[in-house]
Amino acid sequence: MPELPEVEVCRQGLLPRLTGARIRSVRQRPVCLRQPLPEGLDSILAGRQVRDIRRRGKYLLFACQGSNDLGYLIVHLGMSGCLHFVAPETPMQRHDHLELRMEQAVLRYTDPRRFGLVLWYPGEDPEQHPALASLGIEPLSTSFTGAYLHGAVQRRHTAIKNVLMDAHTLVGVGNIYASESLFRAELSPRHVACRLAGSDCCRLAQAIRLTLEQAIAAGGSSLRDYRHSDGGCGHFQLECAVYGKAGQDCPRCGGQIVKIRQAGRSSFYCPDCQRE
DNA sequence: CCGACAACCTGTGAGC
DNA sequence: TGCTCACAGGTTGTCG
Repeated sequence: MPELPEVEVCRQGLLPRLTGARIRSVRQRPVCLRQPLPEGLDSILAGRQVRDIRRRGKYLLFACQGSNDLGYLIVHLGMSGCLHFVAPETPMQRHDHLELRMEQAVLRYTDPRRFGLVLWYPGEDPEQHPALASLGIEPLSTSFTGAYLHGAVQRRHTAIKNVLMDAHTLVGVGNIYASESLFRAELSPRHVACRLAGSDCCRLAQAIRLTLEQAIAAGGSSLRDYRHSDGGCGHFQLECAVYGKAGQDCPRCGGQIVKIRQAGRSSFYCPDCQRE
């Protein structure tokens, strides 16, 4: 489901209802996501107060203050994960794996494909967690510039699309926004990364930033099962320029959008105006 | 070190 | 209607 914008929109949707909320109890199912859920989340979390929700790449970090210590519930939504509020007596559904019960709200974690991840980090700095420690730069941070991208791309002999999708280089850009950003920058997804000029990298970095910012402002883009945390299926949806548009006209030059396969994933682009 | 690929799992839509 | 197949927003491990 979610790339950076969807995760960020989810975070913003959760913040007002969760900040300051005290967790009363936790229900979890003995299910294996990418890893098994941490054992005993109820005894870990009950009584803690949600102080804040941060985001690192596609991970959500819930700061949970106990009487003596701070810890972080770390959640990754994988391909199909979703956090949403439910009415208190709603029965657990087939793919509901975790429930945080607060006085004012009940939050569910649902994930049919179970590529998601839930972790507990006991400590002040969740970025020390191995799952986060090797993540690349945040594309919306001020340090993400064309010069940075140009440096990061130097010894990458693979297609630029693959580099954009590599979370050790750059977080948050998945299959949709990689295609969309490259379209905006007028660069082919097949362009060999290390052959990009500095000016290309400046345009691309800017394109990534704008694409992600617009998607966040639009409330994320919705394919199939994406839902906002309030359960609504965004009436705001970002319209993709090329993703999923094979055979249709390029909105910039009128050429035909094609679909190719890169590293096992579909890429969409316009061969007429996206330069190899 | 780097890159390509399979694997993890369920749901959905297309085609027959 | 019902079957089979390909494919879907992510990440990790393995192999060359």
